[in-house]
Amino acid sequence: MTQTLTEQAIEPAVRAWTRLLRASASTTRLLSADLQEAHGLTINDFEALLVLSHAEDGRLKRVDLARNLMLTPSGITRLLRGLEDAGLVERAACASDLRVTYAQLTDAGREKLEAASSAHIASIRALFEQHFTAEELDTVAGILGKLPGVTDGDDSCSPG
Amino acid sequence: MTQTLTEQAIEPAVRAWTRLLRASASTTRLLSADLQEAHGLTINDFEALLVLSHAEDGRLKRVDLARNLMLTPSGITRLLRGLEDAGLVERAACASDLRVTYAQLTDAGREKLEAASSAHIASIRALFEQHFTAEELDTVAGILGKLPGVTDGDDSCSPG
DNA sequence: CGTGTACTATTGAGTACGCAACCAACTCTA
DNA sequence: TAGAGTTGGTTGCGTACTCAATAGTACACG
Repeated sequence: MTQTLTEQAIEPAVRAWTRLLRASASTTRLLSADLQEAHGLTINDFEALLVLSHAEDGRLKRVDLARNLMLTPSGITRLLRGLEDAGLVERAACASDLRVTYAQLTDAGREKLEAASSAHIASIRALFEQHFTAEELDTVAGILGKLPGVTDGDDSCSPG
Repeated sequence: MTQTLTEQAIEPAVRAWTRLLRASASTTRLLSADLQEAHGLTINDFEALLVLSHAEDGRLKRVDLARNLMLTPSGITRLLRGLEDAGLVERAACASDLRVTYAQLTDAGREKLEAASSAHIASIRALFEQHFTAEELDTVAGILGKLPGVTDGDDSCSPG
């Protein structure tokens, strides 16, 4: 007589999925306003600068940056246009393959990242460490890292 | 001489945050295409129907639905417009407060949800159970649930 | 060499969202 | 009962993204 859906217990996988969605939306909202206001950067602007700063010579093929940030190539073109206009990233050609263009972090970009980092990372820590223990942070990072593509560009900087 | 940022170890909180972002983007991308193609629903369309189906009498104040889905009121207006046009949700007035409008799941909406659920939930399970153990699912759901707003509408269906 | 296939990057069109501004209705105070 | 403040909901506008189509380049293989 009852609808199966409304009465049945929630699948663990579905619960995890909806919480992942909500958690991402919630934290993104909380963190983006400050970053935007203080430095005029979106979350993805910052992430792009951060990824580039970790890459060798501060540059990456646009297609690799796309995979890293989970954006499509067209999204990257438009994201980088803003950063290029702001002088934070510049284009660099690839001698061995004329198709590829590198996204190259400029000195200004590195400075911008340094400037924005301290406050932004402090916000991230404040939010996450307020709700999670250090162990929980590692646990959730470890688990989520198993998802396809999530650890793509983890040049993990961990000491030997 | 080196930039602190590029050389320092990654903060656990930052790592967890970026992985949360990537995980959300990755899974959303993987799950949305099928749902869109098979039933013409976006992820949030589906989530809205699902949340309403769990609510008492299949209806919720729009503002509560907004909080539940982590959308702003304006986002809800537009999301529901599509569902109303499709006949899956209808408006219902509130006798005791003329400001509020309920979002009321229709029979068609319930049927649509039933129809879309089996395939969509199977996709979710396939994706998550392929990468995670049951314990990991519970762990990650439990941890993420501590974030503000994430468990808002968990009418958790658990037997007493 | 020329031709077909795959890949990089950009563009045009469309979509989903947030923010700010707004109106209407409720509540509280007096 | 009037006025002030709060809450629910919608709209205009801007933005960040996706998808589909396109052009240029690379690299087979005949």
